[in-house]
Amino acid sequence: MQLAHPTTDQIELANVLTALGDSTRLAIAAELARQQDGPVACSHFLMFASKTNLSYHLAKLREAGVTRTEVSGTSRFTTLRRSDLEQRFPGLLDSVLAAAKETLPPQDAGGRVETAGA
Amino acid sequence: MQLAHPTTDQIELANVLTALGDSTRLAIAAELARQQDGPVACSHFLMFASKTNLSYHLAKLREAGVTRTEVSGTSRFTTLRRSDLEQRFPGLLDSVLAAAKETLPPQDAGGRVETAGA
DNA sequence: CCTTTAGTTCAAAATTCATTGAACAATTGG
DNA sequence: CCAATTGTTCAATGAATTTTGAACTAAAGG
Repeated sequence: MQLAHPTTDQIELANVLTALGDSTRLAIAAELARQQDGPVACSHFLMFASKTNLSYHLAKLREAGVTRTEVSGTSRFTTLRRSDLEQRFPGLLDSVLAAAKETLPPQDAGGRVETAGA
Repeated sequence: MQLAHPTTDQIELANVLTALGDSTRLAIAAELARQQDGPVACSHFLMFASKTNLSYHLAKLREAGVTRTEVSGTSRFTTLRRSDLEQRFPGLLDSVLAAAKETLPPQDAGGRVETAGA
């Protein structure tokens, strides 16, 4: 059972800007970029919000067309829709992510999430 | 008596995105671009909202650092802070305005607000 | 001074958004 | 089957945001 996503031409500028205009969602997008655009499971973002709240924010990003979320077993993997956005609004996502990288402080999240080891 | 504006380095990404993520304010920004970035008096935007509401939206844009508003006599002239934004967030405003140009239809304003008569 | 012009401020109402806890669904593993 | 894992939905709540009308300020002109 797949989730609903807007097609590339259904993506609206104001929705994308509103989606990225929230600090939690901007952090999620920046983190996705840091992870080579995904795929990343929802639980990876628990450093930014509670599980319930994350569900809400990830839905906002998906409905705005910023991310794509695929169901796989009991997990959901989210990716940045970078090429779709580039096609629809050239340069927009790149400049936002570049700005976010400079703007957001390291955001160490206290708890380290990746197990660097292995 | 001048109005308060954030300095270039005080401009925050999330604020800019939130400011431009509203359709009325996006239309104002696009209209400013269409007018070679201004200066444009508030009354010029009456096609997008009521006088009172415009006061609110123009303040939002100004406080976010997207526009600069200068008082002159009984009028206030607004300009896009294009170079400041370019310096702070390279490419961002350009891509938003380019996207807005494609997204927003001519927006003839259909209903004129002022009673042209009198 | 009086009026017009241009736009603001205030308080209230209407909307929308973000956050939470409790309960729920679906997949996986023992 | 039972339990754990992953994440969702629902309803409620608190908080911002948007919108409006009425009253107001400040500059300009007659």
